[in-house]
Amino acid sequence: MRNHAIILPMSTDLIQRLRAAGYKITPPRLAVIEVIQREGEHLNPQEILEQAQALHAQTGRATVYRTLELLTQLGIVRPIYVGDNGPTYIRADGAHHHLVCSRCGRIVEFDACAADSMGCELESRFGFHITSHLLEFYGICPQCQTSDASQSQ
Amino acid sequence: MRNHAIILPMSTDLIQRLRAAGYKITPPRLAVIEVIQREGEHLNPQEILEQAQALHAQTGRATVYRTLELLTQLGIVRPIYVGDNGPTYIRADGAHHHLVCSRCGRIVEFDACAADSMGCELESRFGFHITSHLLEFYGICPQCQTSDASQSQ
DNA sequence: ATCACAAATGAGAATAATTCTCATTAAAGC
DNA sequence: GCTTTAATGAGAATTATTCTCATTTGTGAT
Ligand SMILES: [Mn+2]
Ligand SMILES: [Mn+2]
Ligand SMILES: [Zn+2]
Ligand SMILES: [Zn+2]
Repeated sequence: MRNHAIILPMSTDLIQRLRAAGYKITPPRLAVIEVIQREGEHLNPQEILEQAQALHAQTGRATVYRTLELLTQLGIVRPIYVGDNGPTYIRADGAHHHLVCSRCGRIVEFDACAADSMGCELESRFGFHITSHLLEFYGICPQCQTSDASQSQ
Repeated sequence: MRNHAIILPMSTDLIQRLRAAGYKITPPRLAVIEVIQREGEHLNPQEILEQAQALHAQTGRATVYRTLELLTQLGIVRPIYVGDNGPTYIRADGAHHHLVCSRCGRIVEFDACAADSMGCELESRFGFHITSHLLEFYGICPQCQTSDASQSQ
């Protein structure tokens, strides 16, 4: 049983953060981190499991859930919910912005965000150290506005 | 079988919206709407079922899920996720703002929000008709900053 | 390099959450 | 009141998540 060396230029600083917090650096954890670093967007636990297994075949489902919980606690990832499809995970650095149509579920992503400046004010007001945010606007998309407005879907 | 008249001063305009969209006004729907109107915050499907049954005893679980889906489509309610506790539902008018601690999960609610003004710009930029938003900041709360920062929980 | 030990893991069982099925009921329009 | 058809409730079925526990494996100390 020599093997299982994932040959990854893995983001060293995340490893440091894990180690600093007293957690062991294990192949499944490296795999999950790598998957989320790489893809970064909207992967659910099942998809993360599958992609992690591509890197470390023995990875188990429970471990993926445990790792996601851990990484969430450490503020490295964050669950994000689009539609009613259960949680997906994204990197918890930076910001994430959605325009969500209540009627059809279409999602538009956008970048610029006034919330960035709000962060500072909130830090002093509430004493939080803010590391990321999520801003979602809900409404009706252009396509749904033209189609008969009283009929859902 | 005469009965089951829920004696509610139920918000007439929501009834209109349901009817206008071609849906029937039924006791379970009235009950669910009433529950969410009344409480407004952070109720999960189970809690909504229980409170709805207090208004209309026969209300079934599946109907609650179906009604929440419908009301979400109509933009009347919206799922909101705090921590890993699964969805809860709030009214989808107005805005909702959270400060969330990545470490302990504490949530601080706040009001003032620069996002309100962003809405207008986004409406013209993307053609969305925006009805509500959710803005969540993630970070570390004051309590967790003082306690040993490297240890989770 | 070997060792000791607690932390971490994986398999599968157990549980919880959500959706589906289908026979029955009851709103809405006439 | 009658008809039509959407909506409902009970429970089964399915999915998602968590738990259990025997085994493995990082890690820090020899
Ligand atoms: Mn996105
Ligand atoms: Mn809230
Ligand atoms: Zn739409
Ligand atoms: Zn905290």
